[in-house]
Amino acid sequence: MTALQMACGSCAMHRLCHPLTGAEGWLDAVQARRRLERGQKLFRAGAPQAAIFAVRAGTLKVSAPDGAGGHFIVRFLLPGDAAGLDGLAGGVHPTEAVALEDCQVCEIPRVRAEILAEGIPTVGAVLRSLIASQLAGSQVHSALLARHAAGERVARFLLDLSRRWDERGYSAASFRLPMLRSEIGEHLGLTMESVSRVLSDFQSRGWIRLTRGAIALLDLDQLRACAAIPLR
Amino acid sequence: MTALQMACGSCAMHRLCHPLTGAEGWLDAVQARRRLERGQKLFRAGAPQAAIFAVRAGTLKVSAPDGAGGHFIVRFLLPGDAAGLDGLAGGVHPTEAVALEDCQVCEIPRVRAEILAEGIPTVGAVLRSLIASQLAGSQVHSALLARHAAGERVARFLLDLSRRWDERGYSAASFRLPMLRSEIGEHLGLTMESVSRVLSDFQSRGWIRLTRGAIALLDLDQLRACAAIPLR
DNA sequence: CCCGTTGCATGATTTAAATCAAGTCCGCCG
DNA sequence: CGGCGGACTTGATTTAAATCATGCAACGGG
Repeated sequence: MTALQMACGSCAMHRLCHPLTGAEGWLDAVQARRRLERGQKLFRAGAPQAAIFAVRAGTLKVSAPDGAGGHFIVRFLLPGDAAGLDGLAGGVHPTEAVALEDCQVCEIPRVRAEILAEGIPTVGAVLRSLIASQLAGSQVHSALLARHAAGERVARFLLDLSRRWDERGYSAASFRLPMLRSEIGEHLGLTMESVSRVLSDFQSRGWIRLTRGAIALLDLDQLRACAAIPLR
Repeated sequence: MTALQMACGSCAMHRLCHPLTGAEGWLDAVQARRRLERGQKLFRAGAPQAAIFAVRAGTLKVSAPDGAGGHFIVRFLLPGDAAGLDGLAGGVHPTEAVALEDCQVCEIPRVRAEILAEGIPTVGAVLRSLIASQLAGSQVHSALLARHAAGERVARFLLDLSRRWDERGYSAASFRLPMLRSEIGEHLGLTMESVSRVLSDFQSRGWIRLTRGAIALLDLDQLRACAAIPLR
């Protein structure tokens, strides 16, 4: 396991796995810790939803197939992120999750989560909060796709990653980009070429520095200014 | 009240208001039925989330302000739809809801919903399911915005409304369009002009018939074919 | 170590939709 | 009834991003 590992304390599901402070009996909410190799699927679109997941180490992409071989990438997962919650409506995963690198993932069977939610009110509240949080995030992303230019989309994407790494205690200014340019494009509604052009432009302005598989944000203020300016 | 009214039986929140079949005691989950005039706000973006809502009659738009006077319209609400769930993460509404016409809306205070969820397991499950359903829907909408052309967006929008009216027992082929062209555009990431051109084009092909404030879908198959074809 | 593949960058051209600009239709109110 | 304003349509032009095309650089397997 070379990927950064997340402490349970800063995991999105922490209050779900450990609902009763100090009570060790609930640690077994997590039935298994799965290891995934790069490219392996954590769950498949259309498959019955057997569990919800928390990323312990590594990064993944969550994507929705468009029925014609293409994929829209709904979000990227960092350590501590929850996954598979969008299947809680119909019992079937509408999306799939694929490891961008070697990963370690905690798995809470759906049934176990439901039993916990019935027994412990805070668990139900945490679950609702997690799903609602992803809903709010998805709505913001829709707004980004509907109304904002390429430069702004890329700037917000970088700042979003920066903030999330920061929240996890890692550098907000310098992090790996484990996804391909084409995958950034599939997330932002742009082509690979457009993503590449915008990144090159940012670099030529001195706002970022690109190295293989990683990025340094050199001027957060300029990026924020770029990201904040609406189209009209 | 001129707008069509929804029977509680086909409301998204039915199993939340009436969790125990035959037990009348839970009917008071709904604390109030509010009336809204066209243009009135049901809740405001940034306001503390005091309640969740179910539309009983009329239609509304749910929109996210973009910080520069513009709005992205997240979804339109029909009778029986739930609203305000995206505030369950942070306790603050990230979006606002505005009546497109005179409306009647059921209101369940947040605290009451939480008490019910604690007391009755199915209520918690219904709540999770409602939020997860909106999450899945929002993700699909993101994919639409990211990857699909104007004609396809409009076709899907019309078919989505058609399906939803159908589910409610009304005509799938003919319904009112209470929102402005510009509002359809704000929902689909298009300008008013583009929406108008696409609708005119559909009409000239004989796929739809537009009348003031309403639409008839004349060729669902052609619309479906248009909506299903991905960009690549 | 070389070569083929894969990911990325960048230039030229095309295109879909935005923008700019009239003009029409209708409901409303004086 | 008649003029006004808001909603919508339609046309001309511009523009941002897609598409098409090419080249480069790093990596990995033989």
